[in-house]
Amino acid sequence: MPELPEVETVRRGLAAVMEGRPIVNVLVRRGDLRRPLPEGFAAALTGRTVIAIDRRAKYLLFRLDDGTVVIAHLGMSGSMVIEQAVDSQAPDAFPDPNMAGGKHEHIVFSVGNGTQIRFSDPRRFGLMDLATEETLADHPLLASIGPEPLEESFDGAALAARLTGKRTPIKSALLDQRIVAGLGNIYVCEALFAAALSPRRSAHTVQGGRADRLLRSIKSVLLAAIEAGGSTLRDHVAPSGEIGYFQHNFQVYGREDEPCPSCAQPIHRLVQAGRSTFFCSRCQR
DNA sequence: AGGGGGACCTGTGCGC
DNA sequence: TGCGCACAGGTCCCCC
Repeated sequence: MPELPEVETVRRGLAAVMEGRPIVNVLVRRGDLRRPLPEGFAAALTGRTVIAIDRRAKYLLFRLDDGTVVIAHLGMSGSMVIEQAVDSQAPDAFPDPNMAGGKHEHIVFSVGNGTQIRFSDPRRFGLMDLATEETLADHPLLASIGPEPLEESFDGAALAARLTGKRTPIKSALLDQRIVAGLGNIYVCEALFAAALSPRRSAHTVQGGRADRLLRSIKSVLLAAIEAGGSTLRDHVAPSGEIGYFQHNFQVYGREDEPCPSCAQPIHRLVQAGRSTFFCSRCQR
């Protein structure tokens, strides 16, 4: 589900209810996510206050008042559900697992004002881990991630430099988090369409004006998606329960055989590195 | 060394 | 209605 715009939407929703508040309880229903929750996860969080919630690539970073940092990834199907506790006297009260929607809510955080934040992840490709402010930058999950695409300093020249010598298709290069952070299958397809670049083009040929164009397309697609509250496919919702609506603005993603919004030729689908790519073979070169 | 393929999981939708 | 298959927003490990 979540690419950079969705994770950013989740971050904003969580920040509004968690920042400045103590975590009074952490209930782990299932700790066997993509990797097992670290030893002592719940104990490390309980009683700590959330100072800030940040985002790096598709990771959420919960900064706690003792220097602990919780690293969380939503995987393909993860989401955060915010709800007022049914009974504020029993902050670890958990909804009946047999109730609809509760089955995949693996971790429940209760914060000081009686609000529950529940991590739901049907496929369990998500993960959570612990670091400290000192070790965060060197954490294996974060150490080799490339620049944030929305950083002011990330310009066409910086993108071009990171694509130099790459023989892989530009589609695959943009999915590689070491080259640029936060992009996923949807927004890569959309950005390549906006830049009129073929997903099959060898990455090293994206230099100069092409790199400038691609860089501008990446930024504008991401910013528009964040503005729209992300994209809601299937059941993904922002923590507030509101759905994002950027999916209505997809130009090519998921639109195989539909007319290209620019030239009306049918949109093609192909598979690259095991992932579907949607593009217009006439507009994108 | 870098890149592609499979693995990790569960749910859903479609064709037969 | 039921079954089996294809496919899904991500990442990691292994092998060439």
